[in-house]
Amino acid sequence: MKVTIKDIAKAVGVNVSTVSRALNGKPGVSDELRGKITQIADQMGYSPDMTATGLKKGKTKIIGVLIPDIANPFFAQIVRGMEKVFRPVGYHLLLCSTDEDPEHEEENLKTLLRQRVEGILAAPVDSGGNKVFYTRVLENGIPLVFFDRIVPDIETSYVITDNEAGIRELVEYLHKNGHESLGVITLRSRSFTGRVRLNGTLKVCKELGITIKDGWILDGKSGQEGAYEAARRLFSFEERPTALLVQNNLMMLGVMKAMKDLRLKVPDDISVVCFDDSYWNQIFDPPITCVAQEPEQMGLVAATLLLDKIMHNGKNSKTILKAHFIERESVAKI
Amino acid sequence: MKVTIKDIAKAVGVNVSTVSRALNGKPGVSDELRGKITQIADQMGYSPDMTATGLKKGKTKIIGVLIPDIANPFFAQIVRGMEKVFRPVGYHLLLCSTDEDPEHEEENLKTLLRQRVEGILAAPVDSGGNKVFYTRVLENGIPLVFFDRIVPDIETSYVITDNEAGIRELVEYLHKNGHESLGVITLRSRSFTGRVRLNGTLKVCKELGITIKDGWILDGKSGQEGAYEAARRLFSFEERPTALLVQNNLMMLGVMKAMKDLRLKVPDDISVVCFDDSYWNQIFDPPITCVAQEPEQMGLVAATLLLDKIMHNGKNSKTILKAHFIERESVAKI
DNA sequence: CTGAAAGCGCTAACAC
DNA sequence: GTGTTAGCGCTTTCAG
Repeated sequence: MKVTIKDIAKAVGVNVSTVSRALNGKPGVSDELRGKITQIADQMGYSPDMTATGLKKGKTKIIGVLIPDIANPFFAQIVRGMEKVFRPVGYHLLLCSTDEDPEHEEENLKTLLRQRVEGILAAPVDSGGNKVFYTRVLENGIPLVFFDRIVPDIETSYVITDNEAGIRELVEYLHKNGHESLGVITLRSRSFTGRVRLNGTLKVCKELGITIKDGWILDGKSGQEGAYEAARRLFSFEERPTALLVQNNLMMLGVMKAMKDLRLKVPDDISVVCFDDSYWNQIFDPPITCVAQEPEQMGLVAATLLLDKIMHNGKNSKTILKAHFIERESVAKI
Repeated sequence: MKVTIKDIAKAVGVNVSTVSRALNGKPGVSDELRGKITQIADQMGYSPDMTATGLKKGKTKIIGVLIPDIANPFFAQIVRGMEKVFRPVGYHLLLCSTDEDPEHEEENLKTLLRQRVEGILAAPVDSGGNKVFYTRVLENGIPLVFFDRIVPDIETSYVITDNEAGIRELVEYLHKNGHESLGVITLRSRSFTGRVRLNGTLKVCKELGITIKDGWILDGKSGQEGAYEAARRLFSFEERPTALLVQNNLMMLGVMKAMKDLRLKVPDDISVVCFDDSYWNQIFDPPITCVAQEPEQMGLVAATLLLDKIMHNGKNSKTILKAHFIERESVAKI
């Protein structure tokens, strides 16, 4: 059924090694023979077996990508960026979703190793949790690049956004507009980005004298539903902050939904800012002021870093992307 | 560096075949020996080489997925559905974006064959264009399942949405609300879904006596930017329809943007309905009436169909998913 | 310029 | 129960 170089060799009447050389553009085959071989290979519908080539050369041409959830546009866009750098060089992406579950993460990491991927791009689930496995990846000599999040103490390349600076812009902007109290819808507390963004918020608020009451920090669980619940809870309090900081794109959807259901208006009833831009932020009514990461760019950079490691054994490199502040109309001047 | 069963065999003092049997849970190894072997394998950090196993058994445990654009939430959600069925059975997804470009599609298809994927899930770029290559896939005995779109004349399993019925619900709903003129923002004209949805629209409108002037059918090019341009053009006409049918989720964003820029209000200035639901439709102001596909479900079904083919050599099966009508507030009663 | 042969890591008869 | 051996499809010395 499947045609191999052996079949071609037989058909042409030469040795397999000659076929291999001819098909791979290696020197040492007469042009005439090469032509004949490629032609026959073509008409026999030959398709080289990468698993065999991979086994022989130790190169699979495949890259493992570990992300929390491909359905999150933020990560989907990152992946697209990665594809843009890897496709042109003949690499393909093996996709694994962790669902923010350390067990899935571990399992996926293992399979990626077994699949002998040439490199791994990962947005780790928790900081620290699977340190052992990432270490193992590195020990196995598999180039590893983190994106969006990192695992402390794992010495490898990464590209993350400057979360602190982004948060600072947001909070300072609120402060400039006269806000002195703030509510926060947070990411999963154990997540790297979650901690960084929350700590950043707390720090800047303290600096500027902005009040965050205890009850005003609500766990949005990184997703739409969680944020919906959190927002409803916040809005049920008698005493409310004048502004709300939503810590990612997906949660913004939940917050908007909650406000819609409660017939609250932005920014009249409360001002809202968001970390992350997304398809929808600019089309909401009113459009949401936010700091935008550039997911595609992040994917591009991460992929480039990894490729550099694979091809030229590149040194570790830490990239911090800036988050861009985008002023829109969701904040009231007080 | 890398530890193989050979190394383990040497370490334990047995033959490689024994190690293989022990590690794979095959019968014919004493419990004692098996325990010792697994233990040593573990502490040596052994990780089986799937490329070798794959070569030997002709099973790579990887599935090729061909989609237009992973950054489109619709497709991203489909992929997530696919993962849900394949991860539990130990398969992984190799992701390829076609960017709606037949050349990319062809190239990707070729690499997938070379990678010896065990099956392919594809949303083909154009109907008919790469018929030859999909035929080749089938000839190579690779199970193939189409989703979202099909290539006519290729005899294989597929799962698509009942586009016609969805369109019909939308148009009939408009008609019931008194609308007698309609504008359409269309998908790329060459696309399968594009043609089906447009023809469906035309047909139902004819039946119901709804007017669609020539200029009112505008090419939104399947994306946000194209739809933005198209919508602006439509709104620049002196004579405008009372309702607008937007043929997919992404284009809805462009249309909303255009209306925002022109300060037009839905449904006062024009009524809007959309094919596809998405994160944003229900949060727009007003929320958009639409027919919703269920992308994750589609991915689930497609994956299940493929898995059935792979595991039990399942017969071809054609699934048509219903699009669910969701009434919201974007249509005025006239 | 071309052929012969070894071997990548693993599995599966087939022996003993 | 365990060892021997022959490949899976390909690349790559080493000979000629």
